[in-house]
Amino acid sequence: MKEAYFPQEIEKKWQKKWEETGVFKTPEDSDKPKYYALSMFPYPSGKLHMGHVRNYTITDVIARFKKAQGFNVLHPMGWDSFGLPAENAAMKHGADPAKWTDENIAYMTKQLKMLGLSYDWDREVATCKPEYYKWTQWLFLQLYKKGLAYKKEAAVNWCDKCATVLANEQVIDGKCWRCDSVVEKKYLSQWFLKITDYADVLLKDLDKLEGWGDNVKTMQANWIGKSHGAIFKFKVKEIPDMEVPVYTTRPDTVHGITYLVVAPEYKDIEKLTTPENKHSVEEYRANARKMTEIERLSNDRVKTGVPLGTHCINPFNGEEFPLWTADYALVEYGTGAVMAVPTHDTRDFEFAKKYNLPLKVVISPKDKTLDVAEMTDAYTEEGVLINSNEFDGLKNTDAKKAITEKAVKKGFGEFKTQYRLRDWLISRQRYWGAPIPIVYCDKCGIQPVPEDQLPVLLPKDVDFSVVGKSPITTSKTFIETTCPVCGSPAHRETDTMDTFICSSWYYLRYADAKNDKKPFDKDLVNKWLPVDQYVGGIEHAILHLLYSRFFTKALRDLGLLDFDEPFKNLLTQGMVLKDGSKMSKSKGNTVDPDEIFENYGADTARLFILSDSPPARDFDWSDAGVEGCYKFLNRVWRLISSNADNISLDIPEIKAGMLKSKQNDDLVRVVNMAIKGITNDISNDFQFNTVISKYRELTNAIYEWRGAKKELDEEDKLVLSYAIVSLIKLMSPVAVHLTEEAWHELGGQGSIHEQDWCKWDEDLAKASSMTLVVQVNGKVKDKIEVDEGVSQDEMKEHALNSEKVQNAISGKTVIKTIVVPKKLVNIVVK
RNA sequence: GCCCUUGUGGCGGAAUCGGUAGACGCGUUGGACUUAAAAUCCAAUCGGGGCUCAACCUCGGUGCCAGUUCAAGUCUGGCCAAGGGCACCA
Repeated sequence: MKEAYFPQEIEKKWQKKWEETGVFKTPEDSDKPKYYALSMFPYPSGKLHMGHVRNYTITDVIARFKKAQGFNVLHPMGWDSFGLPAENAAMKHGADPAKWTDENIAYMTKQLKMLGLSYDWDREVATCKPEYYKWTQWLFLQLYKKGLAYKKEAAVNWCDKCATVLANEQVIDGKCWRCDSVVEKKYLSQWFLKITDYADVLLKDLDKLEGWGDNVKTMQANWIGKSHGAIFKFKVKEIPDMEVPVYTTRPDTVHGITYLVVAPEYKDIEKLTTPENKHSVEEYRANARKMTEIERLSNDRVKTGVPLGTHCINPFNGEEFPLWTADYALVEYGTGAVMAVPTHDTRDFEFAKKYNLPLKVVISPKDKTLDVAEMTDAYTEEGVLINSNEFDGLKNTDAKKAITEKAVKKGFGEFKTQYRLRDWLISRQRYWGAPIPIVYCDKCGIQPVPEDQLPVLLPKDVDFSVVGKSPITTSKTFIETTCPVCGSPAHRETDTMDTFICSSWYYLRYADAKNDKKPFDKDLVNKWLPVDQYVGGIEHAILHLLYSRFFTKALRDLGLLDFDEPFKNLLTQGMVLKDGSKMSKSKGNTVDPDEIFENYGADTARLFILSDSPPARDFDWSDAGVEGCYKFLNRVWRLISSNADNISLDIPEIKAGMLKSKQNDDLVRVVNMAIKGITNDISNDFQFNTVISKYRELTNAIYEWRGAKKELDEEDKLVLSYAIVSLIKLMSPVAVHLTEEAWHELGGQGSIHEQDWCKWDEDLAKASSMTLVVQVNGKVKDKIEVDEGVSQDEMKEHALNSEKVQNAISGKTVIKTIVVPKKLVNIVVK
């Protein structure tokens, strides 16, 4: 074995060898239990960044650990390869997005292989390939046939820079998630998926996801935004037969309504406006239209509105109140109209104060009476109803139900559960995506492309230089087609699908990646799924993870699979930082993985990225830290190479009491404790940082042991072999190349990555002596080495015999003595 | 405003059940080896106080304030701060 550690040399050698021997392929005919480890697949942007390195290393170590523990592990990789950057590159350089994408995939594949990741490359998928998107289109058609995909005209989010619409989930603070430009509202006819049909079950099933963090689950719950309330219908005084329904979560305050607000885009607003108010209402609406979402939603904006001139009648008490329009009412939520109770709602209060609308108290707090003239804020807490006729005296929490029941009985209201979640807008006016397989015929209307005509291929005769519209619309060969029903000339849908559709089912395809008859075989998917461990960034907490859950449930309802949640356990890894802030090109604080591979090797990169922080926390990259890990691997290497002559892989079982030397006994104990600790640390929440500190402790212990020995006898050699081989095996999921090289240099057969995980023996991990901690009044006074098996009485005796303890308790009365077996004695004195 | 997460040395972070706070590493300081450097190895490293120095002794210390307990980083209540999510959602 060479004296010096040359990572670049051994890493290349083993990567080649592993590819040749196919160690990381996942057999289908195994009788071992299955384990599916998955990283969120990357967008092929060009090069790996450190976030990728962290993500894939974490999953890789998990996969290797599970494999060593006897699982048949599925650990695949693929490419989320549709999307705008490829198209933008195409526009800029006049290149084909497919070519740009393929080149990036090739480069990044090379990098992934350099990292030594244990993927089964036979199962690789790329969402932009026809053999994949054929099935994306097929799945769309199944959803369409089930009524879960539909087209409608709606106010949608439009990003002018990307020249396409966006889903609600892709608008962050009123800006485009990709390019950060301000999003506008446009009225367009677009394709949607009916995710709202699943709102309730998506919320409810979050409870089943015990292996998900609370942060992600609450983010999803908030996004779905379920609320309970009532719909009340109000007759319009000036217009017979006309009603304005409102949704409220506070039916208990219904007797306190003093006005009603409809959104500027409310469908019946023109009818509800009197001729005298027409002008001001029109002006207000025009203004609202011009405003961007950001301006409109801004928090510190003063509320504005104008009266419509008409009035509604409160069916509970006959009171009349005016109708207004104000942009704090949202057309897309509830009914688009709000009953306003200024005394008990902060927004209504602010608005009423500004426009001098009346206030009426209907909920009274327990300890005081509210005086309208003195109120500076709405009272939104609990209380007892007043000014509410027969409901006076009821607790407001009880009144919600009672009042709604009255409305139901009298026919002017109903109970209502409302969700914040909107349907998923999936059309994109872009080229580089899966074409929506729909044809428009003048005679037959909207027609799905027959399944045997899939895939609808992306055209090649496309002009990427067009501005303001999708490049795909420049292809005549694509647009012009015939109607699948009547055969007359027709045109194709030019919108492509949101790339999040493609990524909503890729994890299913890995189970049966090469199937050309269907998206996947039901039995294979049922066998491998759900994913046992999913690892990825927190930025997908809502988007990808919610969509995938929806897809899984919808596909189950279509009978394509038998489970209802795709990801059993979810690990959201923290960001990789440099100097305390996120790595970014604009800040110039990026670290190129290629440079790290070249200077230190992949094993150092893998070790370091796992070493300093637990996976879920942010990780601060430091050059000194990399250096430290590289030094450690060198230290491990020297330990092995300098002792190679004395190490044999033929290690007889070591049993408690078998060894003559106490030093050897101690080292064996350290090894067993390391095996136990490392195994537990990986099993509990993948605490790789403490795993690595235990590698170091074990290495230090072996060095220390070796330093104390001059000549090695047979027993010493056995113990040394046991310690070093255990270290190599324990380190094999992380330092994948170094340990493989060492394994072979020591005469090992096959691959270290096919060896069973180390087992520990409780008897060997047990120390013959223990440190007895003695406290007086809870403060540590002494530590005494005692035999491991001492009785509680003996512990007490040892404690009282201590000189330090005697000093501390002299002149005082012992009240009681607490003995914690195998740990400590606490003497309480006064 | 509501919700989630996190607060421990100079830094990253350890500490199954409440039971030795600061494992392991980074950094720093000192030393060994060397003509020298690199590499490597050894030692020290929470703060205050006592002792001529050291060994040692002693007090305080896990965001803050209370509480429960023989014993609290860990449990309970109330605050504070940072990060993230949602947000005129009626």
